Amino acid sequence: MVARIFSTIGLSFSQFDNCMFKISGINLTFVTVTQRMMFRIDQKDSSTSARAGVLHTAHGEIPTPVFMPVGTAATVKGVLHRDLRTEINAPVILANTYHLYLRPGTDIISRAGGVHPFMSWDRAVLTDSGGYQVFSLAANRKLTEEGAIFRSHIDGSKHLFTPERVIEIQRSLGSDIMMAFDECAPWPCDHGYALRSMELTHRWLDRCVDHYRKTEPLYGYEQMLFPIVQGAVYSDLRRASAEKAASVEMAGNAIGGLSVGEPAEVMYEMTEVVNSILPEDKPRYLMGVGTPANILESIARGVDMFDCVMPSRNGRNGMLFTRDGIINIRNRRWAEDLSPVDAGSDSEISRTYSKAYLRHLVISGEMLGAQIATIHNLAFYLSLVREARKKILEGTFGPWKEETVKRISERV
RNA sequence: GGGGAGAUACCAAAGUGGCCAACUGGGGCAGACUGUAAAUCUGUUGUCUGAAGACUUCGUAGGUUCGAAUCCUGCUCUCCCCA
Repeated sequence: MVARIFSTIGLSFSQFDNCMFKISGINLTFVTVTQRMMFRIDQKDSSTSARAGVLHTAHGEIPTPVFMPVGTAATVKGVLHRDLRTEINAPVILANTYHLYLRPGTDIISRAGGVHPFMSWDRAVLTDSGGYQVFSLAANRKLTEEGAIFRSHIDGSKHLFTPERVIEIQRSLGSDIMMAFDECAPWPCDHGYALRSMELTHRWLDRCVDHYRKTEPLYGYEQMLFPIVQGAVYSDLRRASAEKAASVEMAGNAIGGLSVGEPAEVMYEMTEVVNSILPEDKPRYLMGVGTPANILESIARGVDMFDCVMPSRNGRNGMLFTRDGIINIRNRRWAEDLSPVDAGSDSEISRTYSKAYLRHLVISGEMLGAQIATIHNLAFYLSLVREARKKILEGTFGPWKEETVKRISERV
């Protein structure tokens, strides 16, 4: 309703955005309406379910599909922000609630004015809720209805994460997109466990949304909250969970609990099931995915946002993703290859250093090797999704995807 | 010149009669990694073979023994101390 009034008085999208900052939080109805306006779809692909859109945040526009580099501890390991902006050109990065809460703690980040000024990053930040740590630190936590009791992996101290607490921490961090607190169920996991886990996640979601609505942003700009669909590899649960996520009417939705070991085909199938239910006019974020091929296949199934440690972590470990396939730069065959890491890259760093040099650095354990490999991989990922966006806009995404997936998946 | 110690696989280094094709570390080669407890972890590293197995190895030449990297003798070389 409010949106209609604005459009009749001729406000453009960007003016609307500016308006929002001044008066955000005054009226809950208003916030709900603005959330709807945060995502704009420019083009839907005809042969697949792919979409090209733009997600508006307080820290800039995010053209989608997008890949978000993972910067768990408020740093994309080994990469200067300058290179994130130029070489990689990432409009948004991830940070992690659990990790930042433990160290350096929310006090200092609040005093800095949130995670953006704290880390000197003026583009968007999405914070994961710690739900993944419920999964990855399973040996160090205990789940209850109330929340998750963690033992810190740093000093062993005990901490209780509840949905309310996780929202509060993310308010302190000031991320543009906050994630609901969930349990990421392991794989394999039986239907009974998956059901109970999903129901717990849903109850936690209600508490997250409730607390989200009851609290205000601390730094004068709007923060979104994305619910997370769970349900393991069971279609009935996935459907129920997607319906639950859609019902809370947040600005975007996430699909969690995939790429935890199940076959890629199962992941695609679950993504399709979920996306057939999640609202079309909001961004869909497939958490933790994945390989370049996973990403293109999921874009084809209607996913808009991705994150994964693969380009960064695997890069540090010598795996390079290129338009001609995947290479292990440590392998002997690159020892005398003086050609650039990627001659056709958008990134100057990928065009500059040779494979032989990068191999030498990585094998020698030189930190510059990890840096170059990470920057190269992230530049490749970002350039891949930018190209996907372009193909969607041009209407040639389907065939391009088929051909590209084959090429980039190959082991060279 | 005198005295002493030593020589083991690519490097370093353990092993001092059979459980040794030889511990361990490094290096080499390969693999893993999907909302980061990861600049981490795993495998492999004499030759042939898919494997079972076979063959050749512990400075070198002999010897003792059913059996030697391990014991004995000669030789070659290296290091340390004293003059």
